[in-house]
Amino acid sequence: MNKETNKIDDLEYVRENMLDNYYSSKLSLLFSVFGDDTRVKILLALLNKELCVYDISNLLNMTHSAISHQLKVLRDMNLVKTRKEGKEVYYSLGDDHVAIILNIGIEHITEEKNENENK
Amino acid sequence: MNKETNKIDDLEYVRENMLDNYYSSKLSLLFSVFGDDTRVKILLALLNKELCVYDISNLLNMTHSAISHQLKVLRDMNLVKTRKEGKEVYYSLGDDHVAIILNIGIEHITEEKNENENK
DNA sequence: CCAACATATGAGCATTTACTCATATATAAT
DNA sequence: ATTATATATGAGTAAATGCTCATATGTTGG
Repeated sequence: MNKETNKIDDLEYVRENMLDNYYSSKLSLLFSVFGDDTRVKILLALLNKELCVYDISNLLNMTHSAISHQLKVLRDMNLVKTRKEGKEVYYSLGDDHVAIILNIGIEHITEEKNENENK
Repeated sequence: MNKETNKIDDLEYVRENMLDNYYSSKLSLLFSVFGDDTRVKILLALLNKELCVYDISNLLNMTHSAISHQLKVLRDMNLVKTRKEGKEVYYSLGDDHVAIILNIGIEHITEEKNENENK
C-alpha cells in the first residue's frame, strides 16, 4: 500500500528470485548449447536416428574436427549419448527432453509467422 | 545394401535435412536468446508477473542500460510484450511457448542430478 | 517551459566462442 | 608391426556478444 510495504514486497521478490537464480545459470547454459546453428543441426539430425561422427560431418558438410568439438559440448551437457561399434562412435539423443525442447522451439518459430503484425 | 545405395541414402538424408536446415538458423537464434544468464533471469522474473525496466534492474541488481539492451533482444524475438503506463514500460512474457520452454528446461536440469553417474 | 525521471540506443571494449590446424588415441586390415 | 580409418582434443585466431558510458527520446510535475 504505502511506500514501505512496497519496498518489503520488492525484497520478497528478490528472495523468491534467488531460487530462480539458482537455476538460471544452469538454465542459460543448457539453452546456450541449443543456441548454436551447428549443434541444433546435429540434434535435428539425431532426431531421426543415431549417427556416427563421419555421417554427421557429411550431412552438415563440415570437418570431422568441428563436429567432434561440438559433440563434446553436447556430451558434456548430457544432450547426446554414445555407443561404440568398432571404430565408429554412434551418437543419439540423450533423453526425451531434448526432442521436446526442439519441438517446442519449432512450434514457436512456425507459429510466429502470424504474429509479425506488430513491427 | 551395397555401397551405391548407401550413397543414395546419404543424399536422401541430406535432402530431408535441408528442411530442418530451413528451421535450424531460426531455431538456434531462438535458443541463443534463452542462452544468456541475464535474459533467462529476466524471463524467470516475468514468469511471476509483469515488471517495468526499473523493477527488473533492481531485481537483478544491474544497470537500466544493460537491462534495456537485453529487453530489446527479447522484444525483437517476440519473447516479451510491452504495455506503456505513463513513464513506465511494463514487460510480460510474449506467449505460452516462452513459459513452456523455460519449464521444460528447468525439468531437464533438475532431473539431471540422477544422471551424473557416467563421468 | 524546464527539470526530473523512465526508458532506449549507439559506440567502444573485453570476454567468449566456434572454427582450423596439428596432433593424439584407438581400432581394423594387410 | 605398419598403415589406414574414425574419432578426440589442445592451441590459436577471427567473429560474435554483453557490458559500460554517453547521449537521445519521451513523459510527468512544478
